[in-house]
Amino acid sequence: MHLLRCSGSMDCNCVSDLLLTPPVPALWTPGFAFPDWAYKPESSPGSRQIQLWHFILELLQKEEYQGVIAWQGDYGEFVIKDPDEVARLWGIRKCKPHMNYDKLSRALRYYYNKRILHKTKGKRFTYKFNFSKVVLVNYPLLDMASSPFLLAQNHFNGGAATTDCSPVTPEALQSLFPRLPDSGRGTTLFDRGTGAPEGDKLRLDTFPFLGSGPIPSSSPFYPDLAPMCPPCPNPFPGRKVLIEGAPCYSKPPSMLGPYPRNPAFDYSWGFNPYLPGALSLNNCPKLPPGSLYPSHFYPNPLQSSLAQLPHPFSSLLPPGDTAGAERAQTGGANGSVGGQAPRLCIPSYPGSLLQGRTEMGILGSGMGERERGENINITGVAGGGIGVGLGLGLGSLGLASGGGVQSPSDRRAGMKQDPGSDSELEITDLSDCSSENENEPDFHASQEKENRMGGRPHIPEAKTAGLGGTLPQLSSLPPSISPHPLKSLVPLTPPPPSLPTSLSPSLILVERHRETETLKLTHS
DNA sequence: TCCGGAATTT
DNA sequence: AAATTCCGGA
Repeated sequence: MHLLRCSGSMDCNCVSDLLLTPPVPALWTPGFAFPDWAYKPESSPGSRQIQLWHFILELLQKEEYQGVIAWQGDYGEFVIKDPDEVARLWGIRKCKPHMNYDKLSRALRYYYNKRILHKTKGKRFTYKFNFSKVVLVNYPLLDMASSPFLLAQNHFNGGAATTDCSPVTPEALQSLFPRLPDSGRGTTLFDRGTGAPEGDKLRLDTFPFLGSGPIPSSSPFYPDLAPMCPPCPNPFPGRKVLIEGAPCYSKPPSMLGPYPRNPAFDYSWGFNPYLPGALSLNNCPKLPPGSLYPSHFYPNPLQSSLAQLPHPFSSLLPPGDTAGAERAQTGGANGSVGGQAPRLCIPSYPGSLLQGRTEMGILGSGMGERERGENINITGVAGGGIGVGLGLGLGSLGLASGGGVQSPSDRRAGMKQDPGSDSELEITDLSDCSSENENEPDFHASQEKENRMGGRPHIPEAKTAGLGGTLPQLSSLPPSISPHPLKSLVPLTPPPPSLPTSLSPSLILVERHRETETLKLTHS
């Protein structure tokens, strides 16, 4: 069991961090944590601290926080329904008891220049991620260079990123996820019948807000740097880590990925071309006993989408791997079936509990409206099977930060305390909180308070109850949120290690080129 | 409520 | 570097 500290301070051992902070090394922690690059370099003073935008995505990804923050409106647009709560959670995560929305929002504002976020003017507490670039991550690369769809374009290299921060368009997403719900637009890459999307670029080499330029050879994006997911201990012996009753839910692609998987074959999108089941309707992988995720946690629209495609991916399954495929459909996703040692990977990172690493991220910025209509652009991925690892392991913040959500209205109705007080911060176990927390005697009290109040679940299991208990009442929540177009995208089972990496789900790709890919596989 | 400068911290 | 903290201004 990892005894982790607040991501921000070595002196802080807030239990809230337990499982929230990825153990060192941060990256490629079994199944979920963000890749290293998502954290600061080891040499950096604040290495491995979660970044706010990660955190935000994390919350957005979790249904139990719908009452606090949720996708709403345009693609990438989200509303902080309960600023104080979000700030509180952020404060917990960072062991910053005095965090408040004012401060948090300041941090968010810094993202404007980085083009990670921008403010939706006129809408209170509404921001928008600049999902204008789609980044495929953790996909064992297919031969991008030979893919007509992966036209090399280096939009960002050179630092001349456009100032246009228009968010990704539904069309762009559609180009990646044909037939995904798109708020009714209904157009898809395929619908357009052009094969190659004319819209957004797909880039693997740029993460505008992380700096531009080609992926360095040392980049964690490279699969060879992605360690296999070793068996990981259950930090909560005796505690069930299962979200029963949790509806299938997921968020924008970049932030998904439910469960522990082999980093090299992380199909958090729920789209594993190697698995026939991935292409079948109603294919909701059943999880084995002990699985972290109930089968109903995985319905995947994308699967359905793909299922509708004449994609011969299933035929790509190597002989003898039908077991693997079967595994995927019978609940062997975590390896408890099919000969693999069971893996109970507790996220070393918050999101990991529920979410595995993300293979794909829709990130980036700078693509202006005018840029739509361009080819999908995936560059910087040559070099044979590069697992572009933008693994945004978003996930179970609830595990440590308290899971459940108190209704925003509740908080605003008087539960909220003096912003300057940390008493509102709740931490499972603050006994070790030092540093700033030493001066925060209210932490314990706060925790107790939370507990008395039914508090926030600290582990997913609490979510179930939370749905009817600690979670905000629907009535207290803002108007219904339109389902995120990428909602429900969830990972499937990792493909058999024997599979060639040259044929990646990257997929998404292009039906038009499936044959080419098939050929590649055959050759490989 | 939002913005962004400035100083400071991690 | 990425916040955190503080704050004056719009």
